[in-house]
Amino acid sequence: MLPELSDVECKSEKSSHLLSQTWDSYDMEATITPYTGFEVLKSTLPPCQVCRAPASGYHYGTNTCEACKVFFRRSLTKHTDYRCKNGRNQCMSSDDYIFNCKSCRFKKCVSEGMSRDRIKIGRYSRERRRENFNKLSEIISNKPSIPHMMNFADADIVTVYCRESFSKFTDATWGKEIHNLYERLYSAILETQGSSWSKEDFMDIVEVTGVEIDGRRSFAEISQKLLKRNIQFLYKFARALPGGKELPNEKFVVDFFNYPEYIKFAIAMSYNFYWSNDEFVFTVDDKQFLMHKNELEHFLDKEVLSYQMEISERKNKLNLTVEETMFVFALQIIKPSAQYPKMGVANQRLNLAFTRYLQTTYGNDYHKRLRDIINFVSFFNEKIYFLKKWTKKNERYLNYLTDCKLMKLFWIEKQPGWEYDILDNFQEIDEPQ
Amino acid sequence: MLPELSDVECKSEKSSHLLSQTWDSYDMEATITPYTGFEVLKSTLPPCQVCRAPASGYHYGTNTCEACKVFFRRSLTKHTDYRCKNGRNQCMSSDDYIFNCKSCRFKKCVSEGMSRDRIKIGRYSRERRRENFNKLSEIISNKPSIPHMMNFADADIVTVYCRESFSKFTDATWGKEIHNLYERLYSAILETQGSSWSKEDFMDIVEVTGVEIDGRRSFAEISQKLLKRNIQFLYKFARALPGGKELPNEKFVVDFFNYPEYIKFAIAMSYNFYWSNDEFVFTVDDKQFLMHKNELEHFLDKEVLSYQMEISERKNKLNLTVEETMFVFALQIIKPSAQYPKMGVANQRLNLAFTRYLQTTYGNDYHKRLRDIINFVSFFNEKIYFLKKWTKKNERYLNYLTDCKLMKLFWIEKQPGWEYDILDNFQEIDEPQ
DNA sequence: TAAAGAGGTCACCAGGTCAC
DNA sequence: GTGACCTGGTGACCTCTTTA
Ligand SMILES: [Zn+2]
Ligand SMILES: [Zn+2]
Ligand SMILES: [Zn+2]
Ligand SMILES: [Zn+2]
Repeated sequence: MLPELSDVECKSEKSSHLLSQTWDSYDMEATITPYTGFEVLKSTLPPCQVCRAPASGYHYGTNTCEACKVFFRRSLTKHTDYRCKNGRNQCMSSDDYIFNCKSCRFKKCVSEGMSRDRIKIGRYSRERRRENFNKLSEIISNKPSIPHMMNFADADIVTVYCRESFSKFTDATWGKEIHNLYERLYSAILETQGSSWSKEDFMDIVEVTGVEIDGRRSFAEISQKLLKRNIQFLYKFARALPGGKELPNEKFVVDFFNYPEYIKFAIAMSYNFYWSNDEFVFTVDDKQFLMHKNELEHFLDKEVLSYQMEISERKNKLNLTVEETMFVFALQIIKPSAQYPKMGVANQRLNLAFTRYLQTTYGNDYHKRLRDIINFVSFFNEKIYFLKKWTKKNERYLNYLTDCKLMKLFWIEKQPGWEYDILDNFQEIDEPQ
Repeated sequence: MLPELSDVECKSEKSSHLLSQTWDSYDMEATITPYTGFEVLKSTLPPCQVCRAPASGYHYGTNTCEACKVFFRRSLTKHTDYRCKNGRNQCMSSDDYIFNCKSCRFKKCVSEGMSRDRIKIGRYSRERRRENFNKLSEIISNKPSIPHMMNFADADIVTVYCRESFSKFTDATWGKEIHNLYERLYSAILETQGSSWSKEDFMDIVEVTGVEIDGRRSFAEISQKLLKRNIQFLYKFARALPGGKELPNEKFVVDFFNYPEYIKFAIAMSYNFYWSNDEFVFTVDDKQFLMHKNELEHFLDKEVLSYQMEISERKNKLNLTVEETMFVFALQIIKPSAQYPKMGVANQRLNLAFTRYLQTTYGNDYHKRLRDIINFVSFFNEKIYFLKKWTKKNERYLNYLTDCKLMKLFWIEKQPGWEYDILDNFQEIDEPQ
């Protein structure tokens, strides 16, 4: 079990954001003009520790903007009965530091150390001026400060821990997990070869004669067995994530299946597959399997194949690392929650770990990589969405191919009440074999 | 292996702009020559008799700070119509901030004997000097704080204070703390010499014959006794840190053990150990002990030894100072907390103190050093993580080596509910011997 | 003649005001 | 309710004067 960051705030200062928003508007030369009230721009101050706006000074023991200063004062003298808007108590941790939740803004003020007895007025001492200057130059030059670095150390451990845990999934030998996997896959594919029956033909023939004219059902069966085993592994990984034990069992299961896109994502990213001359090539463990486009087209149809091809092309172009896949998946599972504040902390740690991973891997260009990943994820989700629509449209066909209720839930758009279906059928995942 | 933080971190285009406009306008260097008044640290002065801030001198017949001095003057020349804010005339007695009630501040000034006719100008006479000295030593003997640092910057006070407190750990003579320590260590090592039984052999033999064939259990016992005593010292240090008394007891204990990595870190960094020709050399107090690689390999195994060697090599290469170890440890214990805002303030102070320490020790290049330190911390944590996995795997062996539950908690990955175990077993740490 | 404080200076902030 | 802008203190640093 990873040590917990209980009740701790990980603040990752988004310096790029900072630079663009905070300092552009400032006119350095203007600072030298003699003081006449409010014109003096305190450009030698670090930004508002509460909202990241340019600070107007040191108020109640913290560098804050005029707005946060007066907000804090009014909070002290009048309103203390704030309640968080969305109940998560995390409204301030977003990138933009814009508050629409008074409760969280006030909490942030307090946690930054604002308080009546920390008031400091009068001229700055040399010491304080130097502190400000140091802080500022750390931010401006993007040099790592100590709090950053301490968080980095934690982030590294999170990465090591998750990577180790995730490797049980990525390094699994599926042939050992599933009896006769290769043989069954191979023979199922063999049985599909040369078949040119469409979905409709297939269903009609089964309906009328009771005979399955090719191997598509065997193929669906064995591949779904594999898929299910994969989900089992991912579920275990998810549970072992920091924060993964905060939720009660049932809630966690429901959350886990709430976004099956990401399960599909993690699985899809962990297998090798590509198209080569109208031949779909995929690898399980170290075995390669081939399926021809023609058969797949009859097996499924052109629409699905085009999704498949696009995904496969973009996937191979982007070439996600194991860690990237892992973090994208983990961040989808471990999300801030109103009821379970530790989930929020865990989410921040994972976030930071991911950022740190990207930073160390891609250097200062990591934003670009992150953008590419995000684009790809949303592209992938879009395709999965269409795939779901397609499956829904072909629900009858799906029923011919599998009896497993969980798989149907997994592949078809969720209907109201799906949570109960999942829970009813979950033991298949929870208790393997 | 983890990727390490690279040196390429400065990227902002704005930096030149801002950085070039250092606060030269305030001219640090220039002030020092013509004027001696403020640079001289008045370390022989008792604190301000009105507000307890560092005094700047003897003003109007009393040792006061600059602020109280000028407040008194202005009160004389202008405002005498102060009225106590809450009518109780006791506002200065509490820790309330002094701006709250001018009336009480002025009354305090008067009651401390401030007056125009008590003005003393010019060089100190011998009596006045002695007077100050006596007052000071009285304060020192009453309070364990460091009043002679009163006029230093807060960062320095924090550093000196922590250093003094930490030295109780680093300068401890363990031979005095633990009865017959050296003898027991020495004889335990002697008993392991020449033994080539593996972990499994050892367990089997104990199991079957009840005989412990070598000294490994004695060695484990005495070294864990030492370890526990070290933890006791570190716990006391942690409690004495600024902010260390903010948390309720139980929460603090749990937080303290939440990151046993950092406890191990602090301890490991405070001992001398290295490898020399397949000989593991470690020092306790001023005594050297040797263990041969072969025996250690049987005692533990190759995996653990390789961690040990890597750690020892990098540790000795980096050569952390006592202060660095101390701050890394302290910053892990004293962390910002939304629930306890004073922890956040304490964390800021420690940060500042650490920054300041690095700056004065390594100059403007201190970021490089900081980066090295954090990379090492990450590396160390990673190894500890693997060590924990190893211990978990060899839990049965550990059970043969120690009965102490706390030690087991300390060495094995934490399981859910560990907090209760820690609390149940903590009195061993809290009440030594 | 160097050390030390009184008084001056002006950067600095809490709280108030007012237009939105 | 918010936040830009004043007003009336405040206090760090300086200059000038006094004194051991
Ligand atoms: Zn703000
Ligand atoms: Zn909120
Ligand atoms: Zn004072
Ligand atoms: Zn009063």
